[in-house]
Amino acid sequence: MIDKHDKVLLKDTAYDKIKEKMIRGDEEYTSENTLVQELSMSRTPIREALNRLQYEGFLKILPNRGIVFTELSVEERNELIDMRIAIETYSLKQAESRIRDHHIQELARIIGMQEKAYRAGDFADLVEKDALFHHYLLEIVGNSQFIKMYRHARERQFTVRAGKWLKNQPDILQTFIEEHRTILDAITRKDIPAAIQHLVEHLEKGKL
Amino acid sequence: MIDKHDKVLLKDTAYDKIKEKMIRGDEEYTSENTLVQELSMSRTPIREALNRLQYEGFLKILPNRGIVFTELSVEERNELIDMRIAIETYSLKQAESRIRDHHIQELARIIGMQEKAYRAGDFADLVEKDALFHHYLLEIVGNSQFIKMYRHARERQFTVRAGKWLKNQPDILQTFIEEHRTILDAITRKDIPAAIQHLVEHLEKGKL
DNA sequence: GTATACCAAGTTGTATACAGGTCTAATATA
DNA sequence: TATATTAGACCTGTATACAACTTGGTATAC
Repeated sequence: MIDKHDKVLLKDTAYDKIKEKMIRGDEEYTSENTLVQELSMSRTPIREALNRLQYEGFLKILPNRGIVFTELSVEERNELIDMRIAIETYSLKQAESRIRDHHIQELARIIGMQEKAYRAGDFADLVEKDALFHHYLLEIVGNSQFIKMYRHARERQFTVRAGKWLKNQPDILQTFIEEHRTILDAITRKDIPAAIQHLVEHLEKGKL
Repeated sequence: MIDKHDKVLLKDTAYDKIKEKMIRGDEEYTSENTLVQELSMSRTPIREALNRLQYEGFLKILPNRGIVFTELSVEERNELIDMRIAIETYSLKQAESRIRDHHIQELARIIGMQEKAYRAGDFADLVEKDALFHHYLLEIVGNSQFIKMYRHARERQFTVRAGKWLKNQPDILQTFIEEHRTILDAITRKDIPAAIQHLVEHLEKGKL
């Protein structure tokens, strides 16, 4: 029920396509005309997508010179992780008085899906279910600002060179599952401070 | 050193002008063509500004129907305050080991400027210096993601109906100054947990 | 050989043209 | 009179035209 008209706008498809291009990471520069040919649409929706991506920090528009995709620096990566720590721990603290059994059951179910994906060796699915765990932690309170920021941080964190980083240490994925279980255990014991502490340690591991 | 060319783009002036229009709050709806006449520029830069403002949550573009400025709801307002609590308290916690005397002196100086603005009855200046205090607290660590988010939350919080709200209870501004001093006192005593507690209580007062 | 001037290609910034959806109100029709 | 229809004004989505700026190479002057 976002809007009665679900007509897909070209600027949104352009946004997705350009982002995909960035994730593939073949190129470092591009231009509007290049994208016009690649996406088979006019400059207008492409410009609108580029503007949005610039504000979100994914690229820089150099006036009269071109477009450069901005690499995720170590500093930005660590800052985004601190952002996640700030909002995820605070949301969990706020959630303390609202946690009910069905929340715990849902979190357990998500961890179960993670394990299933791990056993199946489905890398992409595992990453997605990992995100789901953190997302659901935020859903307990449901602060939409937190959720929006989380989505952004996560996307930026994983859009660029995420694949490489994770694939270099595949075992870390199993560790993540164990850590989620540790967090959930603390929540189940109603020991929120411990859960927060585990959550911080868990997220800190993503830093470089 | 943002960019060697500081040529102001029309889309940026459009962005500022439209925001000013929102702050004045005379109208609730508008259209691209209306803005074309009011701002004396073509639709292109106006559309780019509108797109940005939409992503930032200031307005909604209804396809083929028009543009509606989105009022700041009580829920969104409270969510933004929780966002500020999350990042400001976490940043202060991180700052604990880095706080030096010159930081404390600078914070005292800012409070001094607040008092001066209060005595002078300069409303706008007082609001600006209030923002400066919180901004500087974030600057100690300097997480640019935090700062960007703080700016957004603050702007959204104060863009719509801020004037009304504050002017209805003018004494609260003096209270704010006292609370800043309380926070700074705790920091000076190196009692960061207390400072955080005071900060939370201070920000919570903004909720409705 | 070196430095300068200039030109051509490519880029984004800006303006405008056209297409198609939405709403309103006048009008035709029962 | 009530209802359906239709025409027109207005809106944004999309495409394109034009202007101004950057850059790199080439020709020219010295």
